[in-house]
Amino acid sequence: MPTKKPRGQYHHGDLRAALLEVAPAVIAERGLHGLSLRECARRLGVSHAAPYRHFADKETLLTALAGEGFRRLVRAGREAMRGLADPRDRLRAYGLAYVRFALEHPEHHRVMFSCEDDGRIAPEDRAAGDEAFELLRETTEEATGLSGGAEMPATLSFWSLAHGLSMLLLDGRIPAEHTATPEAVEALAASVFDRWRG
Amino acid sequence: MPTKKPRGQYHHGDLRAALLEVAPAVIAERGLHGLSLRECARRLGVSHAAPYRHFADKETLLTALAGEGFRRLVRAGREAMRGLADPRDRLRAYGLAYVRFALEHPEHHRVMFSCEDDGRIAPEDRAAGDEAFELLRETTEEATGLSGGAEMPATLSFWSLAHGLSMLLLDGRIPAEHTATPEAVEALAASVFDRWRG
DNA sequence: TGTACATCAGTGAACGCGCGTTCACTGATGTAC
DNA sequence: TGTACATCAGTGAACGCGCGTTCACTGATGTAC
Repeated sequence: MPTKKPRGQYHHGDLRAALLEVAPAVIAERGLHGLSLRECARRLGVSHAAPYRHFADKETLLTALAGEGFRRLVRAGREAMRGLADPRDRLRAYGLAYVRFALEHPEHHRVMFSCEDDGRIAPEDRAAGDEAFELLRETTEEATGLSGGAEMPATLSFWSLAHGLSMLLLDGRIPAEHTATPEAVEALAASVFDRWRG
Repeated sequence: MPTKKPRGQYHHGDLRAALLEVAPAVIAERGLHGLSLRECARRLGVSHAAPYRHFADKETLLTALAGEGFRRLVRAGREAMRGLADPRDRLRAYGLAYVRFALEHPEHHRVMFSCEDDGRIAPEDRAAGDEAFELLRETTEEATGLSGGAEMPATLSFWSLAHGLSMLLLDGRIPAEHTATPEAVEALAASVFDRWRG
């Protein structure tokens, strides 16, 4: 929950973090187009110029949001894979975590895959994206026994599967019977990944 | 090429079609957010109010654009499958056509999968989307021998694969070595689909 | 412990912009007789 | 073939809006001595 600036207090405390928290809520309500720094400021009870103390411009907030998303995705992926010995189980677990992440953080997911990569991304955010891919590549390498570049098509294939399912779910393209309950979604995801072989 | 209104002529001729032609060009340059009816009108040499003779509002233009995209996708899919006897070859050909369509018409693809389905879509455009899905479902049915609903997970799995690869390509997420030439992309797509089994 | 001063974070007015949409209008087109 | 009239497509001015961004400012905070 984004903290509003306490009344009568001049400084917010941690406006930067609050902006990163409130932005997804705005996106959820108004869509990615509908996100504006002014609206974020409004919701935090702060003047519309205040965000510029923490982000150079709107684009910078978006790339920071994407970076945050990738960090969370990696964390969720590692968490899901922990304790699994068979690399095939690990890969599958990553896939399921990927889809779950998209459903639980649709706004982050949208931003992660829509912001232009025009070199203005902060190094630590760039690194977060790279790490998410590297984790997938590594796991695919172990799961398939391929290496030295030969694992790439398999990696991209598995990624396509997880990414496509996530997108179709978020866009509401999957027939209702498979999205009615979290269990139904989970079952669909499992059966989708079962049709993949390294 | 969108026809500009001939100088000195009052009526455009077919402004509706011209708008559907010029809109993707605007999206290509300015992104989906950057599309505006005013800019389309400007490029067609027409007053900014003229588009309202043909589309109730901006949203209506977008859904019409999506419908047009689905019609083209279906046409490309059927074309690609024509003459192939083995349903597995047909399915694969549809997948390749799907990816090719996304790369050749990135703006249509973006609009097709981003416009809100809030009941305001014209029946013929709705039908176009349904037909694209039905064609995929049918082909998967034949390719897998599953039916009566049992083919759905397979259908959605294959769709996820094609859709995910398309999206990742459009978003520039695929490492450069696989996107350098059309042949490289085609090879990647083939190897991605090879990892799918019904 | 107290004070001077630099730095930082937020303010509010202002600029300029392009947009979606409406409206009363006018010029062009087509159709009935 | 000609004419009257309805309909259609495009015009241009106008309204109201929210936005991104800048700027000179002021209040709060922290640090050196």
